[in-house]
Amino acid sequence: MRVSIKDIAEAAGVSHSTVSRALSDSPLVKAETKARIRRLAQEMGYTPDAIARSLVTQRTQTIGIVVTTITDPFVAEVVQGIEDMAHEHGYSVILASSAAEPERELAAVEMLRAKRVDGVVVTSSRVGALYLAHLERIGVPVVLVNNHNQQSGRYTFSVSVDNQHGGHLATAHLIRRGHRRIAYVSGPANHSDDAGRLAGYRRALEEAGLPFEAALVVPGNGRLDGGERALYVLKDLDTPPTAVFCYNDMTAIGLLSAARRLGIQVPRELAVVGFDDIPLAAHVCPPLTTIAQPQREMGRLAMGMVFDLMTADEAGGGFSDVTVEGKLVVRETT
Amino acid sequence: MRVSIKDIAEAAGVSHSTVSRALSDSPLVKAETKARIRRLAQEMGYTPDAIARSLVTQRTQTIGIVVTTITDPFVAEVVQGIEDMAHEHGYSVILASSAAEPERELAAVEMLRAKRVDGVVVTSSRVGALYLAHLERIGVPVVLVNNHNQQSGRYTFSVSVDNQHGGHLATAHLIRRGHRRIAYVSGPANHSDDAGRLAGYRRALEEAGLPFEAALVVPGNGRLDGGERALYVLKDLDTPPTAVFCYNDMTAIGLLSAARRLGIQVPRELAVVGFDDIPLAAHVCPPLTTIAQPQREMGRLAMGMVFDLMTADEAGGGFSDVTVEGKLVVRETT
DNA sequence: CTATAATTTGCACACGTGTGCAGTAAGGAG
DNA sequence: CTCCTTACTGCACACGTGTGCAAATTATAG
Repeated sequence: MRVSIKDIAEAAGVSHSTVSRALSDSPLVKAETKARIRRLAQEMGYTPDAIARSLVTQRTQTIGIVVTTITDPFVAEVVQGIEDMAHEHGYSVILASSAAEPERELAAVEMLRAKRVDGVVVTSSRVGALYLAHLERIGVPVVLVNNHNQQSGRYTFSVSVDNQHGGHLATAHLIRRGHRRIAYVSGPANHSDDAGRLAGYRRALEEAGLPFEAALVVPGNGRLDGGERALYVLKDLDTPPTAVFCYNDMTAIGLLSAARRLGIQVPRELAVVGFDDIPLAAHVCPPLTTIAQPQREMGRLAMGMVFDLMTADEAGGGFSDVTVEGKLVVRETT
Repeated sequence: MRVSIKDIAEAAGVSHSTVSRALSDSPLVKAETKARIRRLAQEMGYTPDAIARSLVTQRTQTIGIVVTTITDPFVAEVVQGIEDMAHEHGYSVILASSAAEPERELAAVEMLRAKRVDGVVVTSSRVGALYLAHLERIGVPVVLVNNHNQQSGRYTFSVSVDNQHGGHLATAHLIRRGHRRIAYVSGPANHSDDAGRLAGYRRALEEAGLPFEAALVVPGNGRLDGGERALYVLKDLDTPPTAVFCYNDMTAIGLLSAARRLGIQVPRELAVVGFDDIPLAAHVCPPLTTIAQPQREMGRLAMGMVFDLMTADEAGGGFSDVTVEGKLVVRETT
């Protein structure tokens, strides 16, 4: 059976409040009494009850993270960054997958509210977009990662890559490589990142005096299969593109597989650029040119922002969304 | 400010115990009183306080998961399986990364104990091996995934792939393909999976009358860089192998990259087999032949076992470790 | 030795929810 | 109408920890 402060109090012949103070090193307790209680606690195998403590202190030392799925390599890197910094601050993390399903999305947010988490990080764009009001009802700092922050709340901010700049970098690189028919394979529907990347792609075309063709923008879903299907659409165009910029690395990797299956040589017949720079991007064939996001760092930035918001005063001043820039990493698909 | 049962009691003109009973649909409360209280709770935006409830019920509806790192694609799939089933049962999950560092390993286990989780799943082999006594002190069901279960506790079981069988499958496949000099690139030091896979590799060699050569067993670390380095060692042997079985897919993918860099043609000059069948295994170049583990299913099996153990009676009888078999998935690296 | 000040410890309450048991109210039978 | 039984609601306690304030103890000064 679990040992509680009461048990130690009985063994030590003092009150539970003296034990509580002794264990938290309060100056109100005599040093020798403290030492005696500490030794007893150790001998008796006492572990503080975080649940009871949370009820008293109104703090859970817990961060809630909402992801669409942890199996997305980009998300896993961001979550590892969050968890690393949470651990450094003595916090634990609750992971909730929203699976892009309304029932689970709402359940995830409501669960974090019920569990009284002290802060929330959201990497799921759907949750960031559709449940912002629910998130804010939790009443704790919320930081969105790669979500468009509608900024309706006092404690809601975001850490995002500059999607437009990244989209522009990717497309400009392809243009510099001599490409004139450049496709874009998009991400999940209504994904705020996607709109930015598309905008950057279009701006680079405009700047180069190249026409924007709607037929060259093909829907994907951010996953391997979406990239594969996109290539089948692109290759059947009257004038297929000679280059393609993909919404993310998973899309690009799926497209590379389809290219290999179709006997399309990359980059000679089709140049490919991804976005993210997940660890495997360097290990696909050919190694993928991509716009690298600092994934771990974005996780840490988001977690750091939550901690800063927790300790900020009532006014909550001095905070704003953080944008990080992607970097072009040229490998062998271009 | 958060609405509590007290607030609803005041608004409804009843005691807090009546509100508590009404919200939990107790038959002790008159139907019309229940309806009135329910409506008020809805209007007032009440969310039950899971912390207070846990203190009373001595249940947290929370599962703790200990992983080495969530960025391992295999682990991410298993965790997604766990979280999917946890959600189906109304449970949340706390994710703790042990990062193969003693300080974090102990901190992870102690944190789960303090948070009073109702069950624990461990995918980190080091934690399963080195901290089993600590895990059992939490006093809740513990299920190890791909850990050797020393079976010292009443509520500690495991869900594992049959490593020996898988190692045997992989090596036998290479032998059937005509290979006679087959290398093995191992996993992280003292990893229980590794020993099984090596044993299976050796048994297949013996059955084929092939000698075991220690020089053909090269240390890896389960990561991309370990696979890359391993190939540099293997290629410099007096008689390099014509095939290699890798501890896991990440090792194999790293090795494939090094092969490409060295101009070694796969599978013509070197056949490669991995283990796991992570989603990207089909998308590397060439697509990887591997021993597939049912990752999501293993996560669900582990989570299901925790729930079964929670509801089992005192005797805890009728449980045993679960072993699943890997399946050979032949792609283009062999 | 006594009085006052400082130090140490304990009492009681609280956090929010759940529940055993007692008390009150309502309904039914004689 | 009265008495007994059933239904409904509330009181008090509890879960484990933290803390304000009061009480007890110890130390110091005159």
